Amino acid sequence: MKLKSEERRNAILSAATEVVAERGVGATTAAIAAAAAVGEGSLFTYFKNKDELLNLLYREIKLDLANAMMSGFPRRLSARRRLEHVWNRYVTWGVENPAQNRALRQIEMWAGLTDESRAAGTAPFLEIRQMADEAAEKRLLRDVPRELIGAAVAALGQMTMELLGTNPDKALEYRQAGFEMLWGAIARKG
Amino acid sequence: MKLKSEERRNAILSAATEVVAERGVGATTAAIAAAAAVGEGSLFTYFKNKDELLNLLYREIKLDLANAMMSGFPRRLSARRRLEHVWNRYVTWGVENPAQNRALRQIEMWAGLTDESRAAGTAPFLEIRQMADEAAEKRLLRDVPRELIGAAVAALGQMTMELLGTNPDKALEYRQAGFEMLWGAIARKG
Amino acid sequence: MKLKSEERRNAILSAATEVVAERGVGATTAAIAAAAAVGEGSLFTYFKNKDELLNLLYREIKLDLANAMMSGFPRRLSARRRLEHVWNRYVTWGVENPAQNRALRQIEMWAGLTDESRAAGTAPFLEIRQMADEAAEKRLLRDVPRELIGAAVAALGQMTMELLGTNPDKALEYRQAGFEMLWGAIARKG
Amino acid sequence: MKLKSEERRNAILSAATEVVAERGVGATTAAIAAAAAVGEGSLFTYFKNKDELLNLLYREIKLDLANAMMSGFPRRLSARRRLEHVWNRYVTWGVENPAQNRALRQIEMWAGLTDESRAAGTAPFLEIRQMADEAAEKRLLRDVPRELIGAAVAALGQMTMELLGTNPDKALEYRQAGFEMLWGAIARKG
DNA sequence: TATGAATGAGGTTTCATTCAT
DNA sequence: GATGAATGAAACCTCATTCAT
Repeated sequence: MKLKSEERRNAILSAATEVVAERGVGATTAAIAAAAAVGEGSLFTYFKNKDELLNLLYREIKLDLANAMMSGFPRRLSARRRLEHVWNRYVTWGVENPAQNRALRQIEMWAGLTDESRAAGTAPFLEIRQMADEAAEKRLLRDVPRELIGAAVAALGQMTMELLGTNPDKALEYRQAGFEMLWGAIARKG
Repeated sequence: MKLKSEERRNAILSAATEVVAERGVGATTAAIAAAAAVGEGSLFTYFKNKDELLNLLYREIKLDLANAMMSGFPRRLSARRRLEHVWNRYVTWGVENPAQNRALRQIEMWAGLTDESRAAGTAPFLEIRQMADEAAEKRLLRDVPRELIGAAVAALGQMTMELLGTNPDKALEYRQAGFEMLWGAIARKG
Repeated sequence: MKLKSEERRNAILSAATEVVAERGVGATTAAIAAAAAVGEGSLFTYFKNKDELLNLLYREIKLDLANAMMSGFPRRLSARRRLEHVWNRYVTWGVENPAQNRALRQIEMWAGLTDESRAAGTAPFLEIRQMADEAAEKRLLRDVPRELIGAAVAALGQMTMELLGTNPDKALEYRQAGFEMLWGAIARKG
Repeated sequence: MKLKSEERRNAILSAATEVVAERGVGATTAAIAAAAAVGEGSLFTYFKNKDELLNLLYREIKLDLANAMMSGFPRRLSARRRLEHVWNRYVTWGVENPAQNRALRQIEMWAGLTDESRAAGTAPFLEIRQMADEAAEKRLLRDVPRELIGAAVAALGQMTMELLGTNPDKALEYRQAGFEMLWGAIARKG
């Protein structure tokens, strides 16, 4: 009674991450199976088809990212410090997991990503969104639609990650500079 | 005769813009040809192959965007006003040309985009980059790598475009708010 | 050397007839394409998929058979003579078109044959069925459900075809003997 | 232990009967194993491969059918009564074992059925054939090749079974009518 | 030059069979 | 022996590209 091994499933997801990061969602299932050191057919014992594989990979990565961002979340500190914590975690995650980060962006643009997956991918970020809501209520943030806050974190975060990727020696400095920009962008002036 | 051909070629590029915007770079050449109301084979008399078509489409759109951003550029105004001009043009272009904007982002993530195309796509933005350099020298901007400025414009611009796309009635208001965020992000403080 | 498409389509249907007759509905599309001397992909420019090919092949053969059976139909002769005509045509068709006959029986047992196809395949035999109805009204036939008449023709016909296939020299004799059996089976006694 | 195995083997054959009756010889071994409530691999400990399974299933069903037809065979009655006995048994078997009947017809048309299996499947019907030979010698039957007799029983039997399947309330009546047709078909006139 | 039918390489997926447990 | 996960050959089908018209 050999159980479907969790390891094998993870190997496929992991391989898919690498291959999709590099070649986009057009990456072949054969390439993914090969990268996972698994038979071509095995991919389909773990995932109904390629679409499901990519949808599940998306959720998996999003969950991983949310966990990374919320780990050690300082609930008692100021809004700015809490945002900074999240920012640092986000940027660090992106630099340490470049393949996941790139794969995520590829899948996000993919036409086959279902609405359910998108919703499921957003759910784990609820607490972060609540933090933004709270800060907005305290009039710490500019008077702009809430989505803009998350979008700004994502946009400037990506930007910063790319910069860090090519200048690893200045990591901390740039990460901090990125946060200053973010704060400048979203915080109420004066 | 020459003109007729030019029209055909443009029809294909235009159709490719729409189809790629919607379905990504995986869009079939047959779908592009159909959208252009052109025979499937004709696509290959104007473009050597699909890769070339997408690479050229990328350059074309980038050029169009650069023209849109630089049109009416106020060389004599302050750095802030010039950036604001560019910002407004950028955001407006994105809202008015959603297909081009989405196609551009799809192709940017595509593994087949050549380095030459990337370089060619960056060239028309030279003047804008010079403006940033100049502003940086005047110590108007934060002391961060120059790429960050362009990246911040792109990132916050996309964010703003999306917002405008769903709230067309508040276009001017949000566009302005977006610029305040951008300025807050990149301008040297107090 | 682009052949007329109708020719090519017929070549595929014809090849499918041979290959399905020999190997059943499990025959591969590659084998059919090869037998038609056509590229593997070409099969799918003429038929959406294998299911459609088989369904259309079924209708085609049924139509051909109906035409063969009705050709020269003697509307003015007695019911017995008319049935004999149909019988002779049927048996002769089966002997002269063994591949079509076997393919037909294979497809008839196939789970993918749609109800629409079955209905469409029955339609061309309307006139024959009417002949049976008419004969039944005249009390020439046994007092049994009408379907039995058609089924008996089919069943004894197949039986006779097989016999003729292996004894071509006694063709006429056996064909006549088969009809006597059929008439003995369905005609009212006394 | 030996018994347990025998049960398993029978479960697989029984499941194969059902599944092949419904989906044809293309039915997957996985489906058969599932229907037998047996592991997918177990199928191959009882049968070398799918071909062998189907060949053995064919023989098994043929044997079962022969037994059914010969059980209670009245050796002392007239040829007509003996044939009637066989006919009744045949039709009843078909109605009571629709899956076996359908599976048999599917496998009979299958290209993988070996000549040995066909021969083995015919053997148990020897006594029935002898009965026909005997009747023919007594000039009770039409002067036609012997195979036709068996074929007529099979063909008209199938026809009758189908009719009975949809009109179970008129079972006896139709079964008798079917026999009259059969007798009319094969008996010498006058 | 414009076309779209023809093509086969290559993609996704299925499935009979093996084999480690 | 029983199991079902693992496998890859092979099936079906798509699609970029060619080429005869």
